[in-house]
Amino acid sequence: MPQLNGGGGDDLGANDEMISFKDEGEQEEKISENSSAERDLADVKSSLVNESETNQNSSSDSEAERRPPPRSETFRDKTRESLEEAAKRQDGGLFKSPPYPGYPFIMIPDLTSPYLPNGSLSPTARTYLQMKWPLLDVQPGGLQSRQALKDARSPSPAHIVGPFCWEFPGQSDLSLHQFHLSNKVPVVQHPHHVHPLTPLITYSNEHFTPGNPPPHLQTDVDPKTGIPRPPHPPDISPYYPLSPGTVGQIPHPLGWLVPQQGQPVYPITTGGFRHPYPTALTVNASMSSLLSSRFPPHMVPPHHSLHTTGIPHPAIVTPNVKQESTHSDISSLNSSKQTDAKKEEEKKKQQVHIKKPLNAFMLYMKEMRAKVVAECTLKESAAINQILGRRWHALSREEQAKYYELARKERQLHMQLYPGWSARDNYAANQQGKRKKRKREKQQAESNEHREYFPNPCLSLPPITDLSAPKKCRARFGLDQQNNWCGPCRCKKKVHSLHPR
DNA sequence: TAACCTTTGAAGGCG
DNA sequence: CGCCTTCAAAGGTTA
Repeated sequence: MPQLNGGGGDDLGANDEMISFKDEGEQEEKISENSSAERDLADVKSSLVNESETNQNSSSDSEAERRPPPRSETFRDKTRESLEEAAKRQDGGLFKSPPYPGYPFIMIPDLTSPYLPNGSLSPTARTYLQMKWPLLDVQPGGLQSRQALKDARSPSPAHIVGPFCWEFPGQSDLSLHQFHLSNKVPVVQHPHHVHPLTPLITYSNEHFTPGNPPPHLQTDVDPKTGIPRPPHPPDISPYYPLSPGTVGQIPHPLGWLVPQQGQPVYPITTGGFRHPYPTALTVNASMSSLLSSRFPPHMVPPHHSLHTTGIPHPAIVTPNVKQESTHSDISSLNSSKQTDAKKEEEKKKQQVHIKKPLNAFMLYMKEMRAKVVAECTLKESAAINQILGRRWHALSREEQAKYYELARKERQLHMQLYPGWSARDNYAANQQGKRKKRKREKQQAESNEHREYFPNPCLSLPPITDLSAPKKCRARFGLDQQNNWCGPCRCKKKVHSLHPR
C-alpha cells in the first residue's frame, strides 16, 4: 500500500492492515468487470448510490441549502454547476475535487453544524493546525504526548482564526480547501440536517446530537471549575473543549494522519458530534489531564465516565449512569468521604462497558451512512449497510487504506486508554449473552429445519459451498454436539477428518 | 421492548 | 494454524 508506507513516519507499520485487503482482487474484478454481482441488489439502489457518488462532492454549503435534493439529472447538473460556482467563490483553486474520485470527504462539516454559531475556527482547521505538531501522534508515552499536545494547542486563536491558506507540506488541495472553508463556518446552518461527514470516530452517539446539544453542555459551565464560560469564546484554547460549539473543534488525534499524506482528514465533525472517542480520542487540552487523572491504567474514568468536559467517554457505556449519577453527585457533594466515592467508582467500574474500537469498515459506515440515507431515502440500516458494503468494496486501495490506517490508530489508542480491556470482555455481557444464545438457538433450529427438507442443511445455504459446509457443523456445534451436525458432516467425521484444518 | 437484520473487520476461542 | 463466533454502528422491523 503506497499510502501507508509512503506516508513515512508511521512506525506503527501497516503491514498487518494490508493483509486486510483480502478482497482487493475481488474488488478489482468487480470494478473492472462491472460484474453482475455488483448489480444485483444495487440495481434498484445502486442507481441511487452511483448517482450519489457523483454528488459526493456536493456537500458544500450551497448544497446543504438545497436539501432535500430532488433526485434528478437536472439537480445533479445544477449541483455541479453550483459547485463550480462555489469553487470560484471559494477562491478558485482551493475548491478542488478531492484527490480521490468519489471520495466522500468534503471537509466542511462545520458549515452545517449547529454548534458553530460563531465564526470560530472549525475543528477541521484545528486539526490541520494540530497535525503539524508531531507530538500529536498516539504513541507510547502518549500521556506526555498529549500533554505536549495540550501545550501545542495553546497558541492563541488569533493564530488560528483568519484566512487560512497556509500551505503545509504535503497538504492536499482538499486540505487547503477545507481550511479555507472552515472560516466561513456560519454560512449555513441546518439543525436538522445531518452532515454527511458524521463523525467518524464515535463510540457513543448519545451525547452529541446535532440538533440537541446536551443540556450539561448548554449550560456552558466549566464542569471542572464551575465557572461559567462564554458560549462561544473567541478564544478557543482554554475553553474549546467545553462548549458545544467547540467540542467539535477538538481536533481528532488521528487527524494528523491523513492530511500529512495529502489526503482528506477524517473529520471530527460537528454534525453529529459523535466522535469515536469523541472526547477521549480527541486528545487535546483536556485530554492530557483527563488521561492522567481520569483514565488510570484500569481504564475506568471516575464519575460515570465523564470527562472533565462533562462528556462521557464514547467507548464507555454505563447503563445505570442516570440513576446513579444523580445519586452519586449529590452524595459526593454532601459528603466529603472519599472512601464512599471510591466505592462507588469501583461499583461503576464493574458496570462499565467499554466498546470495541471501530474497524475500518465501521468507520467508513459511520461516515457514509448519513450520506447514503440522504441520497437513497433509505432508512433501514440493513439495506443501507448493504449499500455501504458495496461501496466499501468499490473503494480504491488508497481509500480503504485510509480507513484501515485510521482504524489501526483507533485500536492503538483504545489499547492505550484501556490497557486491560479485551474484546472478550464484551462477549458475554449478560444481555448480549442472551442475544447470542438466542441467535445460536435460532441457527440450531434452522439447521434442524433444514435437515428436514434437505439432506445436507449446509448445502441449503446458498453461499456455503460443499467443501466449506462440513467445517461449519463442527465449528458451530463442536464435537460434543455432533447430534446437531448434519448427516454428511457426521459421516465424514467418521470416515476421516474432511474438516481440513 | 429486546432482538433481528445487514455489512466488514478485529479479536478470541476451539480443535 | 484455520475456522468460527462475537461484537462494533445504526435504525427500521419484527416477535
